[in-house]
Amino acid sequence: MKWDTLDEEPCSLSRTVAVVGDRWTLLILRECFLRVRRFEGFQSSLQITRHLLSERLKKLVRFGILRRVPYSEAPKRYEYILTQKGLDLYPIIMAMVHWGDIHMGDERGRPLLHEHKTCGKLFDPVMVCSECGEVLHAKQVHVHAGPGRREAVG
Amino acid sequence: MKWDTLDEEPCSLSRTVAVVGDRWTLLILRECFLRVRRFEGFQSSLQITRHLLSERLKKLVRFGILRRVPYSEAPKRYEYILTQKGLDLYPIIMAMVHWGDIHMGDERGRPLLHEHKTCGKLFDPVMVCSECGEVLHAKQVHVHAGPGRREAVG
DNA sequence: AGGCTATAGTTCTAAAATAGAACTGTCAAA
DNA sequence: TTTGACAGTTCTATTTTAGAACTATAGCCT
Repeated sequence: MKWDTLDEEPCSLSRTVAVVGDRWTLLILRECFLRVRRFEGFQSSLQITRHLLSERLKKLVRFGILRRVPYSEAPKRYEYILTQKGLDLYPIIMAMVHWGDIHMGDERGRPLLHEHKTCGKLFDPVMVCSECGEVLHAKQVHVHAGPGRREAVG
Repeated sequence: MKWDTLDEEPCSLSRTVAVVGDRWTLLILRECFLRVRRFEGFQSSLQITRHLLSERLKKLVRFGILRRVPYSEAPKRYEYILTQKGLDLYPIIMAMVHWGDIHMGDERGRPLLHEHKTCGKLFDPVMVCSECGEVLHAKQVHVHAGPGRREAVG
């Protein structure tokens, strides 16, 4: 597979996978949403090799998920901040966290609880239809070819 | 990193990543939701090597995402069907598809359109709070340590 | 019977990615 | 002047993946 052009496939899943479809990238993004911003912060909390961390951060910057922002002039130091495009990955991360909570839990209970500041309650994320607001289930969805479809891929 | 025990980390994201956190697995799951069930079906639509496909399918069966069901006795042939645990991955896949639609699109438009059979309309998936029903944004969520938390990981 | 095709894999070697550790460079503080 | 913090880069060994060939079972055709 030509992973280097996966982001140009006529399939939105492939394009997303091209950006966030590996283990380290997803774990790095988790840290971003937990307010980690600096190289040493990612490295020490994830125990990722510095080489791979450097490479993954570059890739996330290249795709516009993170912005590399100077926070010190001498010596030059940078931190990595989520862009809007990066913030928009939140539903993906939360959907993964929720699935793990439900299906991969152990007797200890959940590692993290999430509070919705707006309503003040502990919550779970729920995916609904933008049109009718009902909870979405795979079996209630029918797929049509769209204008960007080019071949027999989704 | 010890990827072989990632599914036991005190972090729901890590546990999910242990199961679906690689490119081929996500693409295989896309095919599952598009009703592909058989080895040759996955292989020809994804152009994945037979070796890796075999390995990934075994892993998905081992984690209870797919069930290997005989559909022919002589010769013995099996197909791979999503379990409920597998069907519950739908929000993850849809969140990724939607992010790709919004942020990785090109001038051709979307590769696929999704129709909600329940209301009959083309829709986008939206993630809302289970308690108040409002749309969720990363900045409105506060994270607390839960009972299953063991160390400084999310 | 002998050969072709379909399906679902397994086995092999070469190429690519990752792990783990050491190294570089800048500057501040002791 | 030495130490430490930070943000990387470079190196080799190990692991994973790609790509192609091979195996096995059985139906169908002649």
